[in-house]
Amino acid sequence: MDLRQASYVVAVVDHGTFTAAAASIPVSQPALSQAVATLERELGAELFHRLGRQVRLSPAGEAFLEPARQMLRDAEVARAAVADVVGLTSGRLDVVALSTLVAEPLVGLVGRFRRMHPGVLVRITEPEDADAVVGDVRSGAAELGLGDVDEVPAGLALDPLGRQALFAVLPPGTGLADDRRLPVARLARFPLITTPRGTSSRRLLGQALRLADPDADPEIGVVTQHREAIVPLVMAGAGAAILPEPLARAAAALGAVIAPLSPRLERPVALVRRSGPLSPAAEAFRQLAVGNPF
Amino acid sequence: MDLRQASYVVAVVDHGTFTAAAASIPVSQPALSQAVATLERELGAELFHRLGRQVRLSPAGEAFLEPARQMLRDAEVARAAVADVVGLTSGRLDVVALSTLVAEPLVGLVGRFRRMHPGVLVRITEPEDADAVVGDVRSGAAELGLGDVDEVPAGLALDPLGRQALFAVLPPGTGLADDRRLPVARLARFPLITTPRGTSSRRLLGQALRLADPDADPEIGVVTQHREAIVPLVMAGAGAAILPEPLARAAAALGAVIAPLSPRLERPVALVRRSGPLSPAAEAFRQLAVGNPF
DNA sequence: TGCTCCGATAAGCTGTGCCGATGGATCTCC
DNA sequence: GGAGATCCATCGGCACAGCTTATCGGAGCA
Repeated sequence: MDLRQASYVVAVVDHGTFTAAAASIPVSQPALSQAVATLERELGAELFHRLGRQVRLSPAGEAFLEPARQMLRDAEVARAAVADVVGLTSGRLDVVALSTLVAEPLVGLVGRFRRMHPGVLVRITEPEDADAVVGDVRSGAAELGLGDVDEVPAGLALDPLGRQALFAVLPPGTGLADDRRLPVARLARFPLITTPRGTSSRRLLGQALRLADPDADPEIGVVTQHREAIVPLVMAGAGAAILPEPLARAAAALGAVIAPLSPRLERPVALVRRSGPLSPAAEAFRQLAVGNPF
Repeated sequence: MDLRQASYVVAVVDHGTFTAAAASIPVSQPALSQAVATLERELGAELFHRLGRQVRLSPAGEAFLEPARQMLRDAEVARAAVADVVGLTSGRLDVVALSTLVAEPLVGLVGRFRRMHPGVLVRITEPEDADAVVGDVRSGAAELGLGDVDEVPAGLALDPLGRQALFAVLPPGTGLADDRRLPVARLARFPLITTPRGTSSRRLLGQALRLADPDADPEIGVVTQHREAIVPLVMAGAGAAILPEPLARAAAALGAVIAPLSPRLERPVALVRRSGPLSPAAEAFRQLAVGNPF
């Protein structure tokens, strides 16, 4: 059985004769006759009674007709469903993003994307650890990744979106020098609040401290997986943290003292994708992202 | 698009890899890859993300999957529906029968047929006139015809089922000779009750009367299309009628006087069908009918 | 009794679906 | 880290399936 054969049968029913049906498809009349005959042989039953000059649907044909119509409708549904995904009126986009990149730049991009393509569901996931952004894209768990990488293994590709400055976030009332830049060495004298090893934030912190003084032994005051606890901890005087600028500014609005570091500390922000063609939604998102650097 | 391609996609989803899917179908892995690739080109979207060694359903593939499964289910439904008709667990059989043949032999045959094949709906229709039995079979309005013909035009075929005697049916109290056979000439002296011209009964009546005396001018007392009125009319003394033996005997049970005619009058009873293969239900009915002559 | 219309059949061709073999990439296991 | 295993894509070649044109046979119609 075959969609083609089914459509031929339906056409014969709808047009009353093989000849008219063949003309409407379009296909030659012998081709149609042969296709129907082949189907009848396969099913083991005549679908039409041949009555000299006219044909008439047989009982078997009547039984066949409705499922056949349904089959053809389903084919159209399948085609349309894919077209919707291609046309971005439907579908889903999976993005894995470092949690410190969700607020900025991800939410802005997703907002614009959703306004442009309201039918496409965007699913944002968090990576297990810093390397998982790349890993999830590689494994297909997500189609796009937003991370702080500046290179990716073979098979993946990368679109740099910009660089993000990291600020020190200090308890309210902390006095700072006039130029308002905080030497890393001074930061290291605060008890520090950070996330566990393996996270991107922790890696950046370690990198900054080593840069300032490879031999220093800074005090880690609090380690927590709960990123949303970091600012409150700082506010409560538990120690200092370093956070991406957007998060730091939000903390400043709550009363925290923030400052860019000296030397300047920043990290790349890039979109990770597999090389090769992306799904339409992912490609549209990528265009949006690279067209709107921050 | 194609049922084959759809089933390939479904197999890949269900088995996780192209290779496993190919083995399960069975088809070679390159054939499966190529078929999926062709479908993807036609739909204008990747259905699977190829991630090195593994594949993963893309958003377009997810959209495609359910309609595709439905399509395959419908194909099975269509196949099964036809198989049911072939296997006589479903379907319909259209029989056109002279009304005087419905009581005997049709109802007995249909009863047995229905007990053998309870799933098959039997539809009994009445012909417009005597010729319409053949005409309805020829036109396909019915697949089988039950009539009093003994030959059919080319394209049709005939199974003789037997011969049916015609009896005179006379009002209660009518005196008959000892041998209880009624000469047609005597019948002609009764006012006669019959159906309109063109019906089989009327034709038989005329034939009988002409046989007895070509010059006679018998009186037609009542002409009615309502066959069920004939026996009551006879009972009411409106005149005499000739009826097939089974109907006549039923009338006798009500008090009518019945008698075979002299010369003996009878008509053929035959099943009319188109030449060539019949639908399974019709063929089964035919076998039943010819195997049980009366 | 031709004439026309319709479906089946015949013959030939083209496209395509399949297979086996091979290549490239990735994952795994020692 | 290297060898093997696994998986998908590509290539070359073959066979079959479906299509087309041409023709036949039968049925309805004037």
